[in-house]
Amino acid sequence: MSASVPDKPSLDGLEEKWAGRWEADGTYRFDRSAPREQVFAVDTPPPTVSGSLHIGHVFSYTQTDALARYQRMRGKQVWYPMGWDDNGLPTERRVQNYFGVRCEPSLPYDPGFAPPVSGGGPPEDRPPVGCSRPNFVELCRRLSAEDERKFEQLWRRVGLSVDWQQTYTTIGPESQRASQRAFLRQLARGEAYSAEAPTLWDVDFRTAVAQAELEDRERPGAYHRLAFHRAGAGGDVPVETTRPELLPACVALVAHPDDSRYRELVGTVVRTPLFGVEVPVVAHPLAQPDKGTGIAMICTFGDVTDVVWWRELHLPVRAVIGRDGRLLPDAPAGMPAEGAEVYRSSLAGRTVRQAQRAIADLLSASGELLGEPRPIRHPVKFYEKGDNPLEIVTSRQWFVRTLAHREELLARGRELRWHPAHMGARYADWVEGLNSDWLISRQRYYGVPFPVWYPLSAQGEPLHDQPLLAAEDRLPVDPTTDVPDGYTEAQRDQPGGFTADPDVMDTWATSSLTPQIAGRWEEDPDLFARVFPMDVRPQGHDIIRTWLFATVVRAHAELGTLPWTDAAISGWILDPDRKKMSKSKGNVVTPVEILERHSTDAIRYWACSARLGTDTAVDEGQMRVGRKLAIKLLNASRFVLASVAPDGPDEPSAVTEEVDRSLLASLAALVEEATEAFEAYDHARALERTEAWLWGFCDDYLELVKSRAYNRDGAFPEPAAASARAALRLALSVLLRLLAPTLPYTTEEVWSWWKGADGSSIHRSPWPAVADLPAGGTLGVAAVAAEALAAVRRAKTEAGLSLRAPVARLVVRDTPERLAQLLAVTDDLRAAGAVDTLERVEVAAGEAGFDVTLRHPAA
RNA sequence: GGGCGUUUAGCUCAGCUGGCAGAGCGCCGGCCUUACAAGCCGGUGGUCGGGGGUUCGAGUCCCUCAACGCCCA
Repeated sequence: MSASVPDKPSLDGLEEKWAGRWEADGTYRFDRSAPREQVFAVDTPPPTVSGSLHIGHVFSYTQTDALARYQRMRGKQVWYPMGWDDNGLPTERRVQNYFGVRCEPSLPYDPGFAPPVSGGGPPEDRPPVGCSRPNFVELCRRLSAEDERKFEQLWRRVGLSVDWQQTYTTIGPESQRASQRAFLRQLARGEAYSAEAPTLWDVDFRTAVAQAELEDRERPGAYHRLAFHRAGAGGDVPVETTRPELLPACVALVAHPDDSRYRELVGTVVRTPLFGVEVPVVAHPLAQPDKGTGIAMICTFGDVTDVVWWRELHLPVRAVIGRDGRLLPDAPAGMPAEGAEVYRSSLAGRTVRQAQRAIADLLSASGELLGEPRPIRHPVKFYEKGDNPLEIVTSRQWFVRTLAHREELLARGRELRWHPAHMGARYADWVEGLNSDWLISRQRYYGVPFPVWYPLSAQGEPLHDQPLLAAEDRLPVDPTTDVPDGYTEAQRDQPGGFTADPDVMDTWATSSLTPQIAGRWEEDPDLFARVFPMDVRPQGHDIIRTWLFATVVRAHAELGTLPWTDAAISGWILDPDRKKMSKSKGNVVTPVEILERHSTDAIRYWACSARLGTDTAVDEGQMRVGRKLAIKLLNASRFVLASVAPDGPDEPSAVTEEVDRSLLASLAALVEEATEAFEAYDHARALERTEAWLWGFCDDYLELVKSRAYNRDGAFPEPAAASARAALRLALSVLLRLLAPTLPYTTEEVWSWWKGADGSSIHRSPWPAVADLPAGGTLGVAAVAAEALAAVRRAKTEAGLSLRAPVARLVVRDTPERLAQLLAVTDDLRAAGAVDTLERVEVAAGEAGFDVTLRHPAA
C-alpha cells in the first residue's frame, strides 16, 4: 500500500480537522451490544460548571483519556460518558454575581422576570434584585447551559475520546430521579433518617455543612479568664475560654476525672459570672488538664466536643446563637431575671463578635474577668467555601448512616485497587476518623429536592415523624410545586394540610451516584448490566473523602458492590513556581491560550509525562519537548513513507537482515513494556520508554539503514533493501499505535496518509502485539552498530568536520561475539559513516573500543 | 499530635526483584547531513537530604534524624 504524504507536514490545524472527523465518523461511540467483559467503563468526573476552565482540568482528564484510548485499542468497547456538575452552591453563587439577583423563596414565580444584568461581574453599587425560587433555578440552568457548551468545546479540542452522545447533568431529570430514588430506598431500609440535631452551620450561606466540607484555619483568638463562683463561701473557680460570648449558653463545667485539683469540685454546683446561672461541675476524659486552668465550660454549642459532652452527659440545651449568626432575642431558659435582663439589653441581636466585646466589657466591669485576655492563635473550623467560622446550631437534617458501616466501608477500601496504591491510606484514615453520619440536606435552592412532604396538624405544626413520601413512579418531584397523593394544592401550608420539605440534597448526594446516573440505573437495565460496576474512577486526591467515599457508600448500600474496580488518583497542578493554582492568586493559566501556543498533542504529552498521584507544575518547557516529539514523528513518518520506504510489504517475513530483525526485537521488548505499563495504570512509563525508543530509531537506525532502503545505485541486493523497507514500515506502524493514546492528532494524521487512507482510524486499530513482529532477532546487533556509528560521529565532531566527511579506516576492537554481530551490519555502517575500510580486532571484554582514522585529519 | 508522600545533575524527573549513577531541558562547542536548522552531532554537569546498620556489594533493604508537601486531629 503506498502512502499519500503531504510535502510539509504540520501540526497546525490538526485539531479542527480530526475533532470534526471523529465526531462525524462516530469513532468513539459506544457499542452497547458488547458484553460486560468487553466493556471498559469510565466514571468520568463531572466537572463543576462554574465558568472557569483551567489547565488542571486538561491535565487529569488527558491522563484518563490516554487510558481510555489504550483500552479501546485493546479491543474494549469504552464506556466514556461526560457529565456536567451544575448542581449546587457554586452555580448559585455564580448566578447571583452574574445576573445580580438573590433568591427569595417567598416571592411568587414571575414568568416575565428579567435579571438586572447579564455578565460583567457583580454590580458593586446596586443591591441584588430578589426573585422567586423557580425564577432563580431558571437562571441557574440558563447559565450552566452556556458553561457546558464552553467545556464541551474545550474537551473536544483536548481530544477526549468521550462518547458525546452520552452526557448528563447532575441537576437533570434523570439525575434527580436517581437521587430521589436512591434516597427513598435508603429511607425505606432505615439507612437514611432525619433528626433534630446539633449541626455545623455556616451563618453566611445559612446552611448545614457536612464533616467532609470542613477545614481548619488558624485564627487569632484570646483566652478570657472567667470567675465562676462556688456555692456558699467557697471562693471562685477560674475558667479559661476563647468564646466568652457563649457564657449565657453555659450548661456545666468539666474537668478530667483524674485531675486531683478538681476532684472535690466535681459533683457540686457553681454559679456563672454575670448571669448567675447554677451549673453542675462534671468529669469527662475529653477534658484537657493542660489546657487553660484544666477546667472548661460546656456550652450549647461552642464546638464539637461540647456536642459530645452534651450527648454523653445528658446536659440541657441553652442555645443563644441563631442561624443568622446573631444572638437570639430571648435569654435561654433557666436564667435568673437579673441575668436575663443583662442578656436582653446588652447581647440580644448582636453578632458573635459584637457580643464577645460586650460581654468582656461587662465582665470587666463586674470584676469577674480575671486579668487581661491572653491572645493566641488556634485552629477554627470553617466551611471550606465560607468566610466566617462555623457555628453549631440545632436543626432538622437528613442523614445517611455511615458510622454503623465503618468496618464494611474499610473492607471496600481494601478491595478497591488504588493507583497509586498509597492513596488507599487516605480513604482508610477518613473512614476511621468519621464522627458523624453523612449529612446530606442543605438549606439552599438549587439542588435536588427531597421527595418528601409533611402533614400539618390542626395547629399548623409539621408532623415530621409522619413524612409523606413520593411514589417512585412519580419521580422526580419538587415538593414545593408538586402535591402529595391524597391532597390538593389548596391544602399547601394550611392547618390540617401539608407542607413541603424545604431542603435540597447536597451536591455530593447526587454526584455520589454518577456510575448509576451515567449507567441509567433502573431506567435501562440492559445498559446498566453492561457498564456497572465500572472499571475506573479517575479523580483528584483532594476529594477522596467526599466524592470517592460517598460513591462507595451509595454503591455498597444499594447494590452491595464497589462501584468500580480501580481508582486512578491524579495529582494536582501547581503553577510554574510550584504554588497551588488559585483564581485569587491570579496565577491561573487559561488552557485555550496554551493549547494554541503549543498544540494539543504537546499539552497532552506534558500531561501524560506525569505519573498518577504526582503533583505537577505547569511546565511550558515540557510542552515544547512534546511539540518537538510530535513534529519529529511527522517528519520521520514522511521520510519513511514518502522517501525510503514508499511501498513494499510490511510483513514480518520480509524482514530478513540481522540488523533489521534486531531493531524489531527491541521494538517487541518495548511493546511488552508499554503494555505492562498501561495495564498498571502507568501511562507515563509507557510514554517515556516509547519516546526514548523513537529517538533511537530516528537518530541511529534510520541513519544506519537509509542507504540500503533507498538503494539508489543498486549497491545492495534487492532482498536486503526490501528487508530494510519492511522493517521501517513495520516499526512505524507499531510506533504510531504505541503513541496514539498520548498523541491522538499527530498519529491519526500520519495514519491517514497510509493505513487510514480507507477512512479507518488509528484509534480503532489494534494495540500492537509482540506477535506482529518477527521472532528471533538479536538485540545486540543494532546496539553494537549504534555504538560504532556514535564513535564515528564523535571523531568527526571532535575534528570539527561535517558528518559527511569520509573515514579512511574504522577499527573495531571487541569480543568475538560482538564482532560477529557487527559483521551483519558492515555495509550499512560503511554507508552511514562514509567509511572506506572496516577492520575488526578481537580483544578481551575490558579492552573494547574504536579507532577512527579520518581521511583528512583536522589541521 | 497522628498518617501518607517527597528529597538523585543548575531545572523537571526516571532509576523495577540490591550489581559500572541515567534522560530531557539548560549551558558550552561543532555541523547546511538528499526527513526535520522549529534540525543534527558531541561535550559539560551528581558526597543520590544527614547519620547509622544489613550485605562481597546499597540511590535501591532496615533504623534514625531533618526539610518540604498533602491528609487528618
